[in-house]
Amino acid sequence: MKERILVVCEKPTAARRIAHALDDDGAPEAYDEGGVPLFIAGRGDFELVVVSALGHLFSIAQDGGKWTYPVYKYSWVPAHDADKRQARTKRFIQAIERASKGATGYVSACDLDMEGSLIAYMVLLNVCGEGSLNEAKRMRYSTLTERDLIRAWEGMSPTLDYPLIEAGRTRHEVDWLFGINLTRALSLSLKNASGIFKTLSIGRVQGPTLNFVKEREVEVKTHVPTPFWVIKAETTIEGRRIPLDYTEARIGKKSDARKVVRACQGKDGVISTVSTRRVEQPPPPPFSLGDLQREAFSKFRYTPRTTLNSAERLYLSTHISYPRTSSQKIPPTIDVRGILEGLRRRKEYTRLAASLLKESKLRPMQGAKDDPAHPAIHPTGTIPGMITGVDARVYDLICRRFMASLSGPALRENVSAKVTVDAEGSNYAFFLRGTKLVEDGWIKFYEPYVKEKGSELPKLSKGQKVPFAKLRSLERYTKPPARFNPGSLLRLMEDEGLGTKATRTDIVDTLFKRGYVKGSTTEITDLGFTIIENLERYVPDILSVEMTRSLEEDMGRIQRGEFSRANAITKTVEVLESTLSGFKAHEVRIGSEISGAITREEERSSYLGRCPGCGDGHLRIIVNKKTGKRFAGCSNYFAGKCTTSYPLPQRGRITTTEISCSECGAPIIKATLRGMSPWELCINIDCPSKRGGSTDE
DNA sequence: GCAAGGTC
Repeated sequence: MKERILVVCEKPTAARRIAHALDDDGAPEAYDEGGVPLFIAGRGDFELVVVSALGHLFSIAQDGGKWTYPVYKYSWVPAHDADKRQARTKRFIQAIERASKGATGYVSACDLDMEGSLIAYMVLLNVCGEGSLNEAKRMRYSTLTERDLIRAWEGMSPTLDYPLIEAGRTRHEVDWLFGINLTRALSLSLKNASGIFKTLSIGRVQGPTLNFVKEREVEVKTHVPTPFWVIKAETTIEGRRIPLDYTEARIGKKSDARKVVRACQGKDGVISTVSTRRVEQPPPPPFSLGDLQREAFSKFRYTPRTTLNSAERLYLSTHISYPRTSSQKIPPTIDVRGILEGLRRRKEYTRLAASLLKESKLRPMQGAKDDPAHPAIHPTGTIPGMITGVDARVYDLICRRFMASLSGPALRENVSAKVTVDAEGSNYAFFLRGTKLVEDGWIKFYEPYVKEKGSELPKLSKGQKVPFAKLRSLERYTKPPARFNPGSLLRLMEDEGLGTKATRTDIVDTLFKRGYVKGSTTEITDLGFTIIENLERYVPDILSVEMTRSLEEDMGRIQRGEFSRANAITKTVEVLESTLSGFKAHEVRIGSEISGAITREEERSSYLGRCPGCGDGHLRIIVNKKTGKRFAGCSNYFAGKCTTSYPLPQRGRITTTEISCSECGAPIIKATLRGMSPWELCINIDCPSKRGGSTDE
C-alpha cells in the first residue's frame, strides 16, 4: 500500500494543474463528486489525493443569535452555516472529508498569501482534525506551471506558515468585529428612532471609500469658479487653418490678455525655431482586470460590474483566460503562437494575427504588476461562435490588446515651431504643434481604441512668415474637479490599497445598494452624507485609510512574531467598547438624523415637477401600497383640490429630470430598462409630441 | 438582516 497524502488546493483549476504536474505520468485519475473535483496522482511511493476548496470554506459567525451590539463572541464555522448564499461550499467540505480518510500526510497547496495559508489551515483543522496540522507541510509556488509546481513539491516547507495564518485570522476577525458592530449600531439607531429597518452597513473598506465620494462632492459644491483668459489664434498655411498656442495656456489678468491681442493684432509672426523630436511609444501591456475595466469604461461606458460579468462569461466559455487577475504579464509558458493560430481563424483578426506569426520572436510587452496565481487576461485562441453586444466588444478589446502587446513600438515625429511676434518693444511667442505617425507598430492592432493624437503640420522653415488669421482673448472659468466615475473610484481604491482585485467592485456595488451613492457619476446621497457626518462624530477611524494601514502594520508585526492575534483582538475590542458606548448614548439623535435624510432622499427622487393641472401642486411618483403599481399624482390631491395623474412605465428604473415637456408642460422622466440605454420621455401619453410619429409601444 | 476576503 502506498502512503496517502492529502493535497489541499484553493480552487478547482489549481487542483487540476497541481495533480497533472505532480503525477508521474502527467495523467492523474480525475473524479467529479457532485460538482467537486478530486484527483488521484501517483508520485513515486506516494498516492496524492488532490482536493480543492472554493476559496474560504470556513468563516466567522456570532456565538448566539441576537441581532444586537456590542457583540464580541464569535467562532469559525463552515461557511454554509454562516451564510445561506455559501451553500455550494458544503459539498466541498464533505468531499474533502471523504477524500482525507486514510491519509497520513497533508500538504497545504493554496495560494502563497495570507488568505491562501488560512484557507488550507481551516480545512485541515476543521475537516481533517487537529492532529493533521502536525503532519502538514506547505508547498510554495508562484505560477501554476509544471516546472514551478514540481520545484515547490521538492522544496516543500516542513510546517505550515503559522505567522501568516495568524495574520490572516486577525484580518478576518478585526474586520468582522468592526463591520458587524458598527453596521448594527447604525441600523439599530435608525430602527429605534423611527421604526424603519434598513441595513446601514459600514466597514474598514466601505468607510473610506464612501468618504472619498463625500469629500469629492464637497469639493464640487464648494468650488468657486475663478476667471482666466486664453488666447485663441489661428493661421492659414497652404490653405489649411492651423491653431496657434500662446506660450501661456492660462492668463490670470484680463489686461494682460488684451495686451497680447492688441500688440499682435494685424501683425505677422515669424518662425524662429522648428524642432522635430522622434518619440517611441512602447506597446501597452496586456490587461489586468482593473486595466480592462477602466478601458471598457472609457471606450464603451461599461461599468466595472458589466465588464467583469462579461469577462466571466467569456472565461467560462473558454475564450479568455481567468479574468480576476492583477497581472500585466504573459509568462513564457503561455503558447502565444498557438493562440495567434487560433485568432487567425477569425476573419477580423486574420491579417493581424498572420503578420505577428511571421515574426521569429514573439515577446509580449510586460507591465509592472504581477499576480502570483494568474497571468494577464488574454484570449485562449478558441474561437467563439455567435457573440454579440457586450461580450463581443469586451472580447475584441482583449484580443486586440493582446496582439498589440506582442508587436513593436510606434514611432511618432512631433514637430513644434516657435512663432514670435515683435511688437511694442516686447516679444510674444506662439507655437504650432503637429505630429506624424512614422511607424504604426502596435497601433494598427489596437487601432479602434487608440485616442486620436493630433494632426500633421505642413512643411515649415525658419524665417517663414505666419500671418494671424484670427486672434482674440476669451474669458474662461476654472471648473470643479470631476465626480468619480465607476472606474476612477476603483482606481483610487487600488492606489490607496483599499480592498482587493476581487472585492473592490463588490464594495462599490454595496455602497450603491445601500443607497449611500447614486447615479453614473457616483454622487453621494443625503443618506450617505448623513452616515458620514455621524461616523465623523463618533467613529472617525472607520472613515480613514489609516485604519487599513495600521491593520497592515499589525499583520506585519504578527508575521515577524512581534505581536499576536490576541493583542490585536484586545486592542480592537477596547476601541469598540468606548466608541460603541458613545454611539449608544446618542442613538436617538443619530437615528433621527438618518431617518430625516432617508425621507429627504425619497422626496427628492420622487419629485417630478410642478403640476400642469392645478399649477401650484407638485407631481410626485406614488407607489400604490396594495398593487405595487406606480403613477404620477399631484400633492394637492389630499386637499381635494386636484386630481391630475399620469400613468408611468411599470418596469425599469425611473429617474426624475426636473425638466418639463416643451409641448405640453408635463414632466420629462428618464426611464432605464435592464440592458438598454436610458431614454427620456414626457409622461403625458396624449402629448402632441407623440402624435404623427411612429409609435413605440 | 451585518464586514471583507476567497471563488464561480
